[in-house]
Amino acid sequence: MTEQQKDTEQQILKAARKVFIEKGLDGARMQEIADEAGINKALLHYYFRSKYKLFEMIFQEELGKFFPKMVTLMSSGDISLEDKIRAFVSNYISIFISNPFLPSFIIKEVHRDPDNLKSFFVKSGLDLNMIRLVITNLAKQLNMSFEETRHFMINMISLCIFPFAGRPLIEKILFSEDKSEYNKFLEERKTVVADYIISTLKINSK
Amino acid sequence: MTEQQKDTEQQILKAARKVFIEKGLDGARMQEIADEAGINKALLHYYFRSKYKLFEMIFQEELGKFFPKMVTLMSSGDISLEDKIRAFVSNYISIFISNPFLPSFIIKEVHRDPDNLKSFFVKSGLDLNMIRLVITNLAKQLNMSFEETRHFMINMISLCIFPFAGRPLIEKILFSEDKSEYNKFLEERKTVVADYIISTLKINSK
DNA sequence: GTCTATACGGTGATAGAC
DNA sequence: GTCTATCACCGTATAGAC
Repeated sequence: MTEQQKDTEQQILKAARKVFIEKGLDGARMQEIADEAGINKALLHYYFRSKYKLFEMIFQEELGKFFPKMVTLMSSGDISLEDKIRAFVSNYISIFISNPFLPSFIIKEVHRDPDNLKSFFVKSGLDLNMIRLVITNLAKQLNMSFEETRHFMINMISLCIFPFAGRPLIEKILFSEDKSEYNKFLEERKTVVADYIISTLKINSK
Repeated sequence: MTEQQKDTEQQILKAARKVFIEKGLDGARMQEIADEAGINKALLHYYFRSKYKLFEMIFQEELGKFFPKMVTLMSSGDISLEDKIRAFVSNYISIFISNPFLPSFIIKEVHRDPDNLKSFFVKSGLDLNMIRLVITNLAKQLNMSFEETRHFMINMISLCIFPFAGRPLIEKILFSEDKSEYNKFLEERKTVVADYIISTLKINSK
């Protein structure tokens, strides 16, 4: 592959990423992606046979970013549970601060075609058995049932993701016009959410 | 308006609701709505001039369902805060159990066109000043700042909504194939989330 | 009010020149 | 590898008969 090929391909992927994430599969237009990449529509089809094939690339990529690295984070044994939670929440929120539209994009596309999901999991390197093992181990550590621990994990993830997924609503209802106020709020949540989660554990352990 | 007119109009709205909520504005097809309503495309335009006008009706309606009735719930003074929280969470989750795709629909459409949101708020009867007043009052009661109370409210809402918005993902990763398992999980959350929220308050009040 | 037929623009995809 | 031109189709919207 020549330098130029690689360049154009990357240029297309970058443009497609931007447009697909903002508009979704249904709302995106090949023309807009071409414009964004500074090329013409025909070239898109030359590199990626179809709109859907191009979309698949992007979706696969973004799904990989979306999955929390909980397996690595929650299973390393040399730090305290409290520190694990703080690290998890902080890192996860950081990913969304860098990719603000990732949550809404994933939610949108996952609802558009729920049946095809599992094939994407495999390619994303998501190991379902490993995840369940992590939860089982966490359950022992917390002296909770598997089901309770599952609620616990989903609570933590909900608190990280929803402020991004629902941003347009929340921001217009509860914040001022100044965008930086919401960004500050999101930054705060790295500690707020962790504190929140940890406080519920302290209650339970009493 | 005759009985028949009313009937057809309602039939169209019902069909449009189903299709738009599932597919979104971009993914929905007028033909599919017509089929669902048992009529033809032309009649859709006879009743509602355009696809977008029909969509607006549905979006407006659904946005109204989506807004938590927190103003009424959180401001009535004759029950304890703990009971208010339990009632809020339980009612809010019940709405989503009855309308499982409401969260993903709202998130999708709100990201598609964030700028137009405020005009919909007014028509939904959403009173921004009243909401802020409720939070201010709650802040006093909890001995917290406005900003902390805002986090608190958003936490509570996140925990209610995300399991619906992210259902296809969560279900495939952490649950069995049996759909009823997830429904049971959602039902459980009426108490789990309330307990969770209330437990953090007890910590803070010590 | 409801239908069939059709206009009209847009969109993904391809052919073919360079 | 990249472009222009064009195709074939689909989707919204309208015209006109009943």
